[in-house]
Amino acid sequence: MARPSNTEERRLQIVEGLLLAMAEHGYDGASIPQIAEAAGLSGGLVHYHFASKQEILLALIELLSERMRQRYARRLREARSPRTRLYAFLDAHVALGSDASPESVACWVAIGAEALRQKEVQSAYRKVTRGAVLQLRELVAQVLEDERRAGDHAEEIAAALMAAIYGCYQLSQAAHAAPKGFAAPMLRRMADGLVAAEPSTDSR
Amino acid sequence: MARPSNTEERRLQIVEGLLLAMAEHGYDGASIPQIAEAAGLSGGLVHYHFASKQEILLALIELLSERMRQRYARRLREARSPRTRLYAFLDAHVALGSDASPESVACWVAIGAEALRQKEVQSAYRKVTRGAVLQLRELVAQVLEDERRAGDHAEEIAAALMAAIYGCYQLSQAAHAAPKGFAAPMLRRMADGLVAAEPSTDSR
Amino acid sequence: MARPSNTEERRLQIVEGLLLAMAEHGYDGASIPQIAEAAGLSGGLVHYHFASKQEILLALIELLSERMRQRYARRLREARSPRTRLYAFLDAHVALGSDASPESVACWVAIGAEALRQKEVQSAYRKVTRGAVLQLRELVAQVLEDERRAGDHAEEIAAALMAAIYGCYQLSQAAHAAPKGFAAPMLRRMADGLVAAEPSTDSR
Amino acid sequence: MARPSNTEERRLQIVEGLLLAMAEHGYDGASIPQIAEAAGLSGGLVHYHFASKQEILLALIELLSERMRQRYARRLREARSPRTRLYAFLDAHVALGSDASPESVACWVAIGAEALRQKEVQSAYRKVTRGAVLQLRELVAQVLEDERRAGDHAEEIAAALMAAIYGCYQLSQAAHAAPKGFAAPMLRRMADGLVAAEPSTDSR
DNA sequence: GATGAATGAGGATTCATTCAT
DNA sequence: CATGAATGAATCCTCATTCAT
Repeated sequence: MARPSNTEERRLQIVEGLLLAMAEHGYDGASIPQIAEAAGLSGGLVHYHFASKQEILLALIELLSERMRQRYARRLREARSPRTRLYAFLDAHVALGSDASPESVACWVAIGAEALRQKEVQSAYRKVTRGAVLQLRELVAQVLEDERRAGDHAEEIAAALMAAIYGCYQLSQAAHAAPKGFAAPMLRRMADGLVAAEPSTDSR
Repeated sequence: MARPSNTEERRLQIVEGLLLAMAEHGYDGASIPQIAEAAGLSGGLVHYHFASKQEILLALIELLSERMRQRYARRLREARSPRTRLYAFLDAHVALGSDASPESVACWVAIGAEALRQKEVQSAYRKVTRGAVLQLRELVAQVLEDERRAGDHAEEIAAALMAAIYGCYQLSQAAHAAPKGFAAPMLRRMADGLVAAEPSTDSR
Repeated sequence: MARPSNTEERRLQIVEGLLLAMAEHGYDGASIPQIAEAAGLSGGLVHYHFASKQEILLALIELLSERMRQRYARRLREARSPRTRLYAFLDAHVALGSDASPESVACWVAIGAEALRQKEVQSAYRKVTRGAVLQLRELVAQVLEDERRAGDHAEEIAAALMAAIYGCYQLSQAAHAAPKGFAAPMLRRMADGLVAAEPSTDSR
Repeated sequence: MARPSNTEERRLQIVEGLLLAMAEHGYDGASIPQIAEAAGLSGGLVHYHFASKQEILLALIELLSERMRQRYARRLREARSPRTRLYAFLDAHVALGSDASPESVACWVAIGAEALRQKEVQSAYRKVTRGAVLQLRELVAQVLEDERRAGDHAEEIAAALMAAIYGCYQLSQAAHAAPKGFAAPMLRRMADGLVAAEPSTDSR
């Protein structure tokens, strides 16, 4: 008898509306009417499905994080060694290829700035970032183990690579100062270099 | 007879007001009254010295850039080799020591996000970033030359290091996901690793 | 075959939902969703049974008035003299005992304020109030007659007592400035005093 | 050098704007633009001088309370006995004469309803009401003493008279159910009756 | 130079009401 | 009957900017 719910569908529409509006105008600049228009919905409906603008942002962080997971999973399938798995992670995060999304990158930059002011956003941003660093650490640790190197610095190496990834976002989207296609190869080299700097555990 | 102008002094006060307000509330969140209060001035005066809020932001970018230059210059005096000069640059940018300024770092993150939306801001942000990359490239080139290595990738290496620097800002200020004190040593290692990956030009 | 109508039941549920929501948040503050929730129904159903929010309010006025009538009737059964009947009326209106309802009193205060702005509400509020004053006048007249006193002021005395009743609502619910349990005894004394002030009609 | 402040003047204008708008449309119905228009000011200016709508309401409560004090003071000058002083208080509160203000009375009714929902308003309303009851108690006590009657019930009598006053507001403004000019004489009779009911302390 | 009042547009959000299912 | 989505107007409030003093 009751009308079937389409909330999930609408929520996704709205979150993607924010994604588009935010990539162009930033978080504050993305007004509810703009988000609604980008989503193809009326303004009032936005607040029917979300209690506040911040809630949409939090949902967007979830969405971007989930999509990143998928990009990584897709590349992971073809990786056969610890090192190629690490490469898969780096490549997924600077996303060249058909699944690249400059809008998402721009959003992520804006979200980072928003994390400075809204503690709920900071908390979500931190959670995603830490999760990625943890994954990276494991990947780095396996490479180190595979090459019989000391694993003491896996954490710092992971953080450094994560920083480099986020920095590539800044350079490409905010500064437009990135040489074309430099990100993925440079990240691999950085990883290689940081790994190579760890001492071997081979006795003799 | 005429009252001596104090415009420069006032402008600096206002720009520093924005620095403080923006570090706490972001650019949009930093209202003119807040800026004025942080500067110890009345609201109306702000627009006497600056035509618009954006102009204050552009002046702030100048200020931060100038202060960065000074931090670098200070460290450069004690550097005796190409590599230590490179280290000086990296250290200056992740600014440990008495001249560290978390507010400035937070601002720089916010400015990066603002660069996404306002083209004048993007232009200024890009100019500063490119300038830094150019400096870095020169420093890297000298290290490569000093070690008799191929210089073809100096540009990319410089961009990668710049990205890592900006990424450290994100990790420390926005994500609070940076291991304590990891930035400076890791940046040095990255630089070392990237340099070491370049082939030697020694003939045989 | 036709489903038996449950309209009356639903209407009552909704009106009581308004009663609860309004006691807590006032008329404007009581939103349709809140009313529906307090009634245990879905929001859309409210407008199926009532054309507008105002209509619910008018029905609530009816309901409160009807319940007051019942409270009075219950007390009237045990009253054996003109004076005790008058007391029964007063007691019923400041409702001590098991049938007391602070929510209803709070609502009545809110309804009084709403009567200032919506003429339909004013009309209903006035009708109930005048009905009560008329009843009171009759009760007062009978006491006066019973005591062989002039009945010229019965109307004013009734109005004065009605005012005192409404004022007790204000003091107890809005101002929280009523000494505990003062209302009923004081109302009786007021009635006694006003009656005693009327001149005797005993000839000599 | 600085521009002289006219804040006090503007605040009064705005508060009187609320007084007018509220008398006609109630508190919720009195929108900021309406208040501004009634005050002859632009909408934005309202929030320059008051942080919120509630703050205007609290200022209005102050204003009405102060004006009531003045009305009472004016009448007190000509009162020569305890009883006439009590009458002066009652008369001032149902304000016949040139200083009568139906708008203020309507506002007071609306404020009472608002006290149900906003605790700051309740607090202010209660403070004013309790202050008035205290004054009344003192006046009643002096009449009782003057007539050598027991003073034990002064508090309750005061509360009862206060209730009657507030009830008169309801009857006249909200219910339009008050006989013309009944309030002042009836209040006096009530007071007389309540006083007369107190036992004499004359020994014999 | 400096102050603080003034403006008007635009922000997020709430809401009564309507309507498709 | 009942649900819950949808609409669009209205609300309070904030803000960059302008201006009179």
